[in-house]
Amino acid sequence: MEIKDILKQDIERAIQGAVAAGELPDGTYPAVVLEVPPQKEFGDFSTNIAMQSARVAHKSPRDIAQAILKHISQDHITKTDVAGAGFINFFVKSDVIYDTLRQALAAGEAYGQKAERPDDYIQVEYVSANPTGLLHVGHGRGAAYGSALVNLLRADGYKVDAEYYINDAGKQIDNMALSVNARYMELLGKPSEFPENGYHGQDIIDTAQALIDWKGDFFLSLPETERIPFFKEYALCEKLDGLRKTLNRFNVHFDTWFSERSLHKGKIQAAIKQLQADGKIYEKDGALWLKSTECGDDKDRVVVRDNGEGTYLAADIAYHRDKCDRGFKEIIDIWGADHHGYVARVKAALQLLGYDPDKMTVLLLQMVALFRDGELVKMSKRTGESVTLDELLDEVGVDAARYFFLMRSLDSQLDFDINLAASKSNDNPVYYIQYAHARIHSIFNQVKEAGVTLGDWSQVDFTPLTTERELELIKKIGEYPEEISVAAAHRAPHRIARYLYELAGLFHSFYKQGRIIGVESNLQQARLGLITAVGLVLRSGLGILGISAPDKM
RNA sequence: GGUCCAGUAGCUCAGUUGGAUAGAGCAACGGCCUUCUAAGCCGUGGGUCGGGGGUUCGAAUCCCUCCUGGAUCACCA
Repeated sequence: MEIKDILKQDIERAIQGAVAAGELPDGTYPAVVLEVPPQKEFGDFSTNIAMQSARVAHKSPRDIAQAILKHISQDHITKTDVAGAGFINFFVKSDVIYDTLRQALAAGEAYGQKAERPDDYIQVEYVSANPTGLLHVGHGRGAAYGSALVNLLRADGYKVDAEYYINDAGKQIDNMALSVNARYMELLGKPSEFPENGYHGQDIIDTAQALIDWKGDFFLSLPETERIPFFKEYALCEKLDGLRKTLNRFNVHFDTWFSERSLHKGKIQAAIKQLQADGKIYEKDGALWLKSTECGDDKDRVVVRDNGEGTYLAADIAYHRDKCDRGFKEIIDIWGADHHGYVARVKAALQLLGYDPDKMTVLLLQMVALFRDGELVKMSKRTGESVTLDELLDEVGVDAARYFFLMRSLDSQLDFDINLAASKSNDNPVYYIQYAHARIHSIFNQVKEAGVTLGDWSQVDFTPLTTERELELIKKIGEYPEEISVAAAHRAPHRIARYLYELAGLFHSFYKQGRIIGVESNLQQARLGLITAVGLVLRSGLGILGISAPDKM
């Protein structure tokens, strides 16, 4: 059991004791919340329970605090006091603190990870970029964030399914096929007309060239009605393969690749039929409209065009209906902020289908602005002139790229400074964390060479750890399990990035303060245990962020 | 005009269901390498939390309003 939970229990019992003794009135008291105070003079932990209880107890916070303290168990604390408006501060016995270190070492790599709760089954869908081109920097943020969120939720005990929705049906794929065809003709010196909404990127030319390298001008002998569908399938496979490679390289993995085409085998029709049967769809100007205004959307939306084709929304309705039927407790969609207007209509559709729209959470990532040499790098989807994720990874590396995407809250627009991310200097925060890990590993190399035998951590005496830095480090390690829970609850991987940065900072400071190897043997063992725990938390946290923990730098 | 996000130190940003004297990095300035990695450590300065009201023991955080920046308002995907 962690210190905080032990203390919480003690406080809850003290409240009960005070009530039993008639010193506090009976009632429903708020939950006890313990915090690490802003300053060490305020103790190891503090609670505002006395202030929170003022309304229930009809007493002043300070009186309540005194009543609680009169009944508090002395087993785990050395000192308490009441401060300010009614904060209760606790100074914990040091052996309780050492216990957390022992627990971390006993848990090893599993430290902070919660046991899986199969009922907390969440689906996270992210990236889902059209397979018509290359991933660019904007997708990078979604990929980094989504994958880190999946790792984080899993660490906190959720069962998670990561999904990629492949838009492999519809007009954009047709346009890609036409674009490839036009480039193919062009490269062979044949007259061609580039489609109006075609893809201008270099990668389409590369695809056409690959076809020529493979079979020369053979495809000219096919009629367009055969050639273009073939190009479509060929390009689709190639693009998907490329997406997978890039994502793999970026430490982004999916459990399910969901094809939009699978919806066109009746699922879209079924969804529309259900809505029609329930009177949620009506006809106007030759098209079918969804009554999304009934559920908070700004206007009704077309689901089937006057030419009989379904809209993108029609497929998305069927897709989300399918998700809802797959038994997830919660569905998380991660979209770019430019899609925010789309949220209301999808949620409305779910509600009209009879599902609880609150089952679905849409997380909107604000835009990424890329800077190189202090200047904004413009991105244009139309011309295909943009920095691709692969180019970014070539330039700054996977670890730095992931860290830069993850260090900010998803609500903040992200200025991505390529020069800073690429710099192997102390300006770059990702190295600060990795460096701590490398230093720890290096120490253990020396330990091995020196032939020092490491004790069984459960038997090691940690009481020689008494300096302020050492105790701070232990406490920080003790916060890790809760940090995971809080970060998961807030869907905020950047909190882990921040936590690791702080942990690394405490470690570097400790490292400089005194030696680890070569001190008196009990102290040496204790310090080796401490840095072992720091190392495993760094590894665990970097793992959640999908960043490597190097042994040397 | 509607909707979403943001506005906190010179710059980039954290800030837990509302808590104690609002934090970090960078930049600036001053120190530290004969011992485990200087990609590091130690120290100094720097604030009207966009403005104004309100809620309460207590507000950067919640409510109202105004200002500024970004995004978005298709029978496109």
